[in-house]
Amino acid sequence: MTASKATLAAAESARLSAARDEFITQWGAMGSAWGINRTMAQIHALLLITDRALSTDEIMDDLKISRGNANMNLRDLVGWGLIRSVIRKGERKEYFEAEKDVWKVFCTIVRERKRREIRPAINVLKDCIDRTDDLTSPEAAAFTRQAEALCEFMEMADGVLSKVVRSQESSIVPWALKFLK
Amino acid sequence: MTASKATLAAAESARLSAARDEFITQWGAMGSAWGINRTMAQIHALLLITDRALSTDEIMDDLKISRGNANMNLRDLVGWGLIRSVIRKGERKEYFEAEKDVWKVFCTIVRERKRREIRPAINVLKDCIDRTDDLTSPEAAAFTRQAEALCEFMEMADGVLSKVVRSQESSIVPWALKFLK
DNA sequence: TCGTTCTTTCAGGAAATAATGAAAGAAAGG
DNA sequence: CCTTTCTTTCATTATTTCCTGAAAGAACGA
Repeated sequence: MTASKATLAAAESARLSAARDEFITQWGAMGSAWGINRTMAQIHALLLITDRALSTDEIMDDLKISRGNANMNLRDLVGWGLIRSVIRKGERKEYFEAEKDVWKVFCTIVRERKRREIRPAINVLKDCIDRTDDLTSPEAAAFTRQAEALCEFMEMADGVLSKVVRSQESSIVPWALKFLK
Repeated sequence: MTASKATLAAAESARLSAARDEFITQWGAMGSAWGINRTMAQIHALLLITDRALSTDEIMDDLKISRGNANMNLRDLVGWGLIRSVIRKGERKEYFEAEKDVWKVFCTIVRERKRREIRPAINVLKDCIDRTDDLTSPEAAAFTRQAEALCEFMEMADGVLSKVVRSQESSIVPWALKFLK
């Protein structure tokens, strides 16, 4: 029954590929919805579900993308801290593997988005407030009040996220989560 | 000193405009970073910092955008529940005003993104898991394990966010926040 | 019913964003 | 050094996304 065994294995492998492709495609789409470029999200997805490090060429093959595209997005992912490069001794090629721990992945993304987007936004708000808080017209007052409310909210959110992200060390977050989940 | 009073008022008004423009521009940029189209974010910003309802034409003028663009994004914002239309009696024109309470705005955005993006993503993950959890190869196992971890995490996050968003009624969230902020 | 005012739609065009591939650049071994 | 192998860059091209403006559609009052 070697033949039927092989057939079975092929069918299983096809099902796995299909599910992996689905996952990668959808993860890419989700990336776009959150302002992350599709390819970067797809590479991340691929590495997330592969239990070994992959070379640039393997990634290019799998996702059918060009070398330049692969290289650029791999660099970005390394910059985000979501993947790391692995050098195997005796080989010149660079391999990449993703952090697999979902909680760590989450914390990394939060930390980066805080740094890249939330902090700068808070600074813009503060700047706007500085430039208008001595104005006396009602419209100016309305503007300043709203900017202050937003600013306070974002600082609060930033603080909460900092705590969450630092929670490996503390035990507060898991504990607070018990009441929230 | 009427002239210098007028000059002063003009200068103040210019400063206000500049700050408002800065705010709108940056809010738009921030929108893009989070996968929301720039114009939609800008209209939202404009309505957030204006303490009266604006007509489509006023918005077009202020942001220098076309009628079609304004109309489409206003509809989307209404769909998100971030703004509402106001009909003044005796007038045929439609006016729009934004929800100003920052916490409510946050809850609305969270609720919508949960519904539009998080829930569907969870469903995709479940589907992938269903399609592979009987496969026996090591790669299949690795895939399924990782998908399950992601799925569990997202369900947890979804649950936490639901609690947070429903917190107007409960007092758990403000209380939990005390420990997180 | 008609004219007016306002809203919606959508095909086509414009702008922004991302991808390609070829060439240049490193790194390492011989 | 020189060759080979791999990586990076970047001008060009492609794709996606967004916007415009004109035309069609409603709503309403007269």
